[in-house]
Amino acid sequence: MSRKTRHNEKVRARILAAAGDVFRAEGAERARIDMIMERAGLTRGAFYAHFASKSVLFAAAVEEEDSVLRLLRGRSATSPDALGLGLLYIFRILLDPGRHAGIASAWTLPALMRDAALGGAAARAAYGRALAETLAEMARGLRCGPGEPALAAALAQACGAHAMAAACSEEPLRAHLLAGAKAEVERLLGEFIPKRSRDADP
Amino acid sequence: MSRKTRHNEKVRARILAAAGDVFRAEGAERARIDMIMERAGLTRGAFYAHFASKSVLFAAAVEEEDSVLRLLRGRSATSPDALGLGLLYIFRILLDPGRHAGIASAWTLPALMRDAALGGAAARAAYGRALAETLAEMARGLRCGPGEPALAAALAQACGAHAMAAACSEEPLRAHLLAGAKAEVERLLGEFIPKRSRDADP
DNA sequence: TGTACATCAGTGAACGCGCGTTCACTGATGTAC
DNA sequence: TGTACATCAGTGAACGCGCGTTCACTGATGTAC
Repeated sequence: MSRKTRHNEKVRARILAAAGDVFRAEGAERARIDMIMERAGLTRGAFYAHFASKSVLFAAAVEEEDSVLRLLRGRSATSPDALGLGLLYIFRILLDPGRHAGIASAWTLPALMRDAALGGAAARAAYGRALAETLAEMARGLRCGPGEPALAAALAQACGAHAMAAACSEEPLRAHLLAGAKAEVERLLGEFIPKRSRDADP
Repeated sequence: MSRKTRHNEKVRARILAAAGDVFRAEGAERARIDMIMERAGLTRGAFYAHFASKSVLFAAAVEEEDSVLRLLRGRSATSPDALGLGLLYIFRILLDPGRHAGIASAWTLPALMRDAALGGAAARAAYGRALAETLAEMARGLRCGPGEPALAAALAQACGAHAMAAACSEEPLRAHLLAGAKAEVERLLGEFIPKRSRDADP
């Protein structure tokens, strides 16, 4: 029995991971259950043994830890001194024009903010928790309170520029947005990083 | 003949205005042609005499001047001295928590960035032009170049915070995002406003 | 001015497709004895 | 160990609904004579 349970948990996690990828890449409406299940290595019919409906899956996928949050958490493994620097480094990656497309299908906060807003109350609640979780992780790295206004501003700046850049076809505008956001994030978060180490790359 | 032409132009504009409202409120996928045509005072069938398809309508709606851009343009009527102040005032309105819901269905840039990103090349091109238009209008108000990084940063900050706030159900988080963005926008744009007038409300 | 005809914006029923959801069935795994 | 049965994850065909799109028709407006 517990072996079956473990198996089910694994399959559920696989569906959830696939759902995150497809939702971020296609949007909640265009993402098809077929696509998600195919990516999870299963067929359509098996879906409803694991989730009650597509909208329930969406809310779960919004709250699921994405690779950006995992990156932020992984940073805690580095030395305490380099914590803040690691954070800046991660944001530099997130706002790198060359990596924009890759990040777009991996970062939940900018990719799914609109779908969460249009989804049900459960989706918005899940988004709120995911957002709070990211702010808390940033605060941990910078040794400040999670309610620090600069954290929210830096995150909104990064997510806003990232999402707007995805909506522009013109390259100069895209790069302009990302460069502006990078400078702003560095300024906002830089205040929390000891001066002696600020100018070095980790 | 030209009377018919004029009539058609008016109807087309009515459909376009309705489309903007419905797209911003419901998102591109959930917005139904029926809803848009009903709001325009017509029935489904008449749509295809004015637009080739729903996606063509979407691209047109993205580029259509929304009430926020109209607000920015209207500001040009005030005295040159108060231009920058008027701009700050408009951003204060856009980021006012109490007006958040109303702004959400009136401001194209944050509402449709995701749908533009997922739409076709025409939609992204339209979004890019709409964005450039807004940056140009801000530059006109602040008497600086449209490529000034602070403009893009302020706009990304405002749109990002606005869109993220719409995705959260928890009130404190929502207000926190908007307040942080307001402070950032004031700091970013404030540099372009003569000191003597900075602390007064227009 | 009046009559016959042409044009064309708008209507609303119907089409067709796609996708979320259901369900009867399969076959592999686990359990009882 | 072997045999019979139970369980249940997964399959894939089918259902049903909703919506984008089409089209034959209507009726109001405009034009010709």
